[in-house]
Amino acid sequence: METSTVRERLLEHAQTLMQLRGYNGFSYRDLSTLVGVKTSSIHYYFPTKEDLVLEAVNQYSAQVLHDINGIDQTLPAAKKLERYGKLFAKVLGEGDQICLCGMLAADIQSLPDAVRLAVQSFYRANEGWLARVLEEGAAQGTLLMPGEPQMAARALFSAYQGSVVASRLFNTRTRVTEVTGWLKAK
Amino acid sequence: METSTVRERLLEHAQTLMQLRGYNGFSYRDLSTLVGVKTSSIHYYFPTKEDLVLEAVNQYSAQVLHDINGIDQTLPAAKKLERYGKLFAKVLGEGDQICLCGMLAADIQSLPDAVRLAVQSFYRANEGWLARVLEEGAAQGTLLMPGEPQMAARALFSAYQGSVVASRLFNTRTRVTEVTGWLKAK
DNA sequence: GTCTATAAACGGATAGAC
DNA sequence: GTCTATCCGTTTATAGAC
Repeated sequence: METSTVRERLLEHAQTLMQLRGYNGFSYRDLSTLVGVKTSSIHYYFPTKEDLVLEAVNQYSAQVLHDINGIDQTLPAAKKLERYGKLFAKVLGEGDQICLCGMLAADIQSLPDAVRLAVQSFYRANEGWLARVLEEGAAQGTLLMPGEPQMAARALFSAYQGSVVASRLFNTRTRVTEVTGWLKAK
Repeated sequence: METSTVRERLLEHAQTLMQLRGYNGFSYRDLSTLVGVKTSSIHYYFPTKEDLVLEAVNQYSAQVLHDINGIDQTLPAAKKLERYGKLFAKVLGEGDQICLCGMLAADIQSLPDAVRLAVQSFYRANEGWLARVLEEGAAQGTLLMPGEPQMAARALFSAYQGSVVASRLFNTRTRVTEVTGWLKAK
């Protein structure tokens, strides 16, 4: 049963293509083949490629942040971090995708400022969430958190982003979950 | 005084272009303009773009690993890690470049297997070096190292790679050095 | 909304003169 | 070694029919 609109499928496949190959690594033709409409029809919905990437990143960001905020707030901090790590591992898909915002951050010099702002916003939201969990975990004595929470959260988020890239590079799924394990206080 | 050969300048600029925009984000034409030779001359040295990226990554890897192995072995572990962090921060250049191997890891789905192997080799060398330093630092009580040294080293290297991407995204240089500070035992 | 047709620039790559 | 000239497919994008 195919209920989604052409517009929705375009956004979905554009997102996946960028997670696989980056902004400069896919074309309207690729998208055209996947969705089954001509490239001129894509321009009807998204006049330029920059329009397309901007909508894709905003939708992706909203979805992921919704999932993160869906993590049960009453859980102990270590458990919350575990759930977060599992969400992060899920972006790998069949093992060949990385986080869209991590990819666009790598491609940032090819992208308009509106995309930079959207990606920055995604980074800050994740770092803020992680900072609160780390602080809680430090208070509970279950998570290591040397230094300020915000600083540790930035380093930790960088580690998660780097770990999905490395996981794909080595064809393994373990590197993401290793990051979570790393923080558990001994 | 211009002593370097055309071949050397091609490799140098190709490296920088990829650190800025990635494998799919630059062309022989860009390189042609920068070096001042026609694109057909580039093909004389590097028949295909894949030949070019492979030589560039091998040269980059050798240079960086040489710098890392140049860190004084008699230094205390915490000091070694500090030096390593400074080397990593240097790849930012004018603030707009990331590690070539981090970029190619993001672009890995567009690249031939020989490049994947070269990038994997770079990752393993860095992780091995970091593992030894972390183990030494844990023994000296100056560095935090929960879990196995190799696991912690993989997570740490991911954090460094992610931190240069984030540093460029936010137009700051601090995020790389924060990673080093994070590990210092309190 | 989706198509055909086409534009105009760019992509990597090659042949052959000098 | 470097150039001119060129091939040919690709890329983003537009005009206009249906």
